Amino acid sequence: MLDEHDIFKDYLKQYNLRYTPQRKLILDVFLQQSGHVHIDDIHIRVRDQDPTIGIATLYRTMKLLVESGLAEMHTFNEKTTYERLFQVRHHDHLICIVCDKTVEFEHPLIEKYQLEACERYDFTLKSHRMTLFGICKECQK
Amino acid sequence: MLDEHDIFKDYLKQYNLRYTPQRKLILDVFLQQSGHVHIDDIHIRVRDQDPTIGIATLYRTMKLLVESGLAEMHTFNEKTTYERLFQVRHHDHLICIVCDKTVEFEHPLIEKYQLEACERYDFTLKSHRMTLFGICKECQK
DNA sequence: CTCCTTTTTGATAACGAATATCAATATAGT
DNA sequence: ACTATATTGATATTCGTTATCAAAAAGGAG
Repeated sequence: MLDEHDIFKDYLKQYNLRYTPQRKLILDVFLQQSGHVHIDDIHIRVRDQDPTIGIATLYRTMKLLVESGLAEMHTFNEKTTYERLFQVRHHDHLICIVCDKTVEFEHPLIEKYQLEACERYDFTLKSHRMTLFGICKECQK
Repeated sequence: MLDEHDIFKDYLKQYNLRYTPQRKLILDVFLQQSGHVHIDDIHIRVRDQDPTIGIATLYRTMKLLVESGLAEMHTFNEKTTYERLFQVRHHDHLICIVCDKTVEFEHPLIEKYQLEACERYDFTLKSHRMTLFGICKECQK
């Protein structure tokens, strides 16, 4: 059974890239996080384990993770975040505009109507991004 | 009947701000555009009519247009664009990942299910952003 | 292991979009 | 016309991200 490290290794091999300790560490740290992770958070945790790792390597590796299909990049609120993405069903996001809390949800019918809209305009759907902005229960008080 | 200039004037007056020639010009240019406009495009057209206008004023004014509800800011592909937004129904976007062509569409049922999802998680929906990425008819050839 | 080639690394410079600063200018109200 | 306040344009600054580059590391071949 393939795990994320195997997928990453395969991707790297495919492009004659190397599975280095730095790349392994960054992937490890990334996988320990959940939800949407800002690169600064990853940076802090990576440096806890290896203070010599440079910020450039982190950016380069995150890019590789995106290209290999393990992570997805988002730019919701001017801050780039990365999200784990492996065998995960399509899902959308609900974001609180007050506290930035993020909830993931999915709605099969929405998917269906997205396809419908694409067909109407002769587009081949490749991916989608739906984000709902609102105020969560706690912040409404 | 209120037009955009009146709305802008009202907004400015409300905050003790002034309806200056620069602001009027930028709004004029913005309104002549259609769809999603990059700030550089607006800059070029504004400078055609008044080469003395500074970039800072342009950014400041675009921010005011957003705050006054006349424009909406998007950050689709790392490039910030502004979209005219006046008495416009909710709509979503369909973007070609090859040529960047953008199509607007709306789908009432999608809206309905968005609300549904919000209720499920005790969120009060404030706005949404749905973007479908695909390949348009021309680019499929 | 040793040699050689290619990739990777970390430090740092560079970039670019957006914002802050500030003195000079324009505006609105008296 | 006068005064107080807002606005402007030029420019410096910020900050996230990317490019550069010499040194280090990794993978093969012998």
